[in-house]
Amino acid sequence: MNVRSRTPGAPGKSLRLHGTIARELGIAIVSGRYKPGDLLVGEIASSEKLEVSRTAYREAVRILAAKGLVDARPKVGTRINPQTKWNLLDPDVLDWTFDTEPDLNLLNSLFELRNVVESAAAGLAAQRRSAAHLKAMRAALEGMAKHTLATEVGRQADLDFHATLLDATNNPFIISLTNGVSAAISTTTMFKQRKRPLRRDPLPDHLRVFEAIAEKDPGKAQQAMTELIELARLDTPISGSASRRRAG
Amino acid sequence: MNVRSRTPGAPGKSLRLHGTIARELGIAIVSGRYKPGDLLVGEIASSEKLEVSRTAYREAVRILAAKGLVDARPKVGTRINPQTKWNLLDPDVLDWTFDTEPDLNLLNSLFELRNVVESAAAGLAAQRRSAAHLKAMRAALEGMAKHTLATEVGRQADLDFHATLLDATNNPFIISLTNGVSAAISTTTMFKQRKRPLRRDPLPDHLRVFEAIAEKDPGKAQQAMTELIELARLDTPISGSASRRRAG
DNA sequence: GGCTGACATATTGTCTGAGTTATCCTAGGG
DNA sequence: CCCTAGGATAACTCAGACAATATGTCAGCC
Repeated sequence: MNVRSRTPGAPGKSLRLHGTIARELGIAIVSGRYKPGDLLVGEIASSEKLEVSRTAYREAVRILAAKGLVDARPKVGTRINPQTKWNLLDPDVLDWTFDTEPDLNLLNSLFELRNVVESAAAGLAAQRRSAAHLKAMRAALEGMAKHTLATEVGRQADLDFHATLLDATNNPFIISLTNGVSAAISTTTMFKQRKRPLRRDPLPDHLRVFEAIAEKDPGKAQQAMTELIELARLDTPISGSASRRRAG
Repeated sequence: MNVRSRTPGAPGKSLRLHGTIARELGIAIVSGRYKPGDLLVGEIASSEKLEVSRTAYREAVRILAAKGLVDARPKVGTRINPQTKWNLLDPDVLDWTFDTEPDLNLLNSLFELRNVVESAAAGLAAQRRSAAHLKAMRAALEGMAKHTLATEVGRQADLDFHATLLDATNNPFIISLTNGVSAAISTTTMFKQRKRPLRRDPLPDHLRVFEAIAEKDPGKAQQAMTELIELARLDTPISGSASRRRAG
């Protein structure tokens, strides 16, 4: 059970040991293997089991605590927090959440939030965008058209389009919020690409959004973005009428 | 410069040493004393300056990194990230941001986001709320009426109302998002109470939202929430037509 | 002259083992 | 029955050493 031998889940960014452990534990928590209210076994035992030093293990726990997943206190131990305390929109937590086959309801909830935020963002962007924003968005769209979402550069252009749109809102909170979400979306985009090569061309949806923003028509921009996201949602393999969880 | 002698900023929750340091550094970052791109001085020097062990200092940096404020890498050092990478909606970051006199534009941006999210949430809640939700919201409103926002219990009732409303959306992301925001709101609520005793009675606004949700009228609920938030925004002392920052 | 690869170097990362402190629980006193 | 004092247990903090990792430099080669 040497953690060092495992393949790091998120490629590209070379995680250090504490990051790897945080990821492992984080996935265990968000996937439900550890349940809210449960106590993790003590530092000494855990670090020995993972064959790492207490230092590395502690820093991993510190990361999880910073993201609201756990709460560590002397004498009582490290407890898994209720889900309401988790920073679900933290990019890492989001990544961990959708690392495994994502929960159906959760995916729909994410699209729902994305619709709320990005549609409003499109409206604001239509009012506040600069010429530079417009130029950047146009370039992104050309990149999408040229490379398609089947390629890495194409997907990057898609992300650029959304990032620029959010930047145009000039609202730091909206920007902060959605750059995590878009990462998760790109994950699920790759996920849906895996099944079938995606017949529908996503470009027209984006173009409609772009044009509305160019015309400074907030209502139209918002409407176009809502349609874009709804279509994206329908493109995910498992978009069927998921049975909603009933509240307690 | 012994950090232990300082009064911890957030009362109630007993922070440990690393938490205290993280808070100090975090405030220094979000307030702009350290600027994006800057390098923090090395661990050894910093820990000595603060008269704490390297362990404690490192765990503090780990927390900041987990919230996206900094990025630490061997040989290069610990660098302040650009604001776009900060998890601005993290409860702690939000707390640190509004610890000092908050920036005007930022406060308006927060209200803007709150309007986007909570209005949509009200609409969703109108469709999905259970009888239990309705009951809890009614109780919260009674608490507000009885104790007013001048008292701690009254403010707690206000928070309960919003929390229950969000819970009724049944969307974990929306719930997660706004429990951080509500903390910031309560801060600014206290802030605005400080200046003048708040002449306007906030209860009617809340009642309109409640009734729309009770009637399962999404459009009306959304509209009522928009009005509630706009009125709250106007109640803050510094709500004047803040000059918007122009995008680069 | 510009490119390639090895190496020195600075900084964070990891390890170990000890001592400290906060919190819960139990027992004793009021 | 409530309140207070002590003990046990977990995380917390400390100190000092060594390892890993990027970065930049400099020699050698084309």
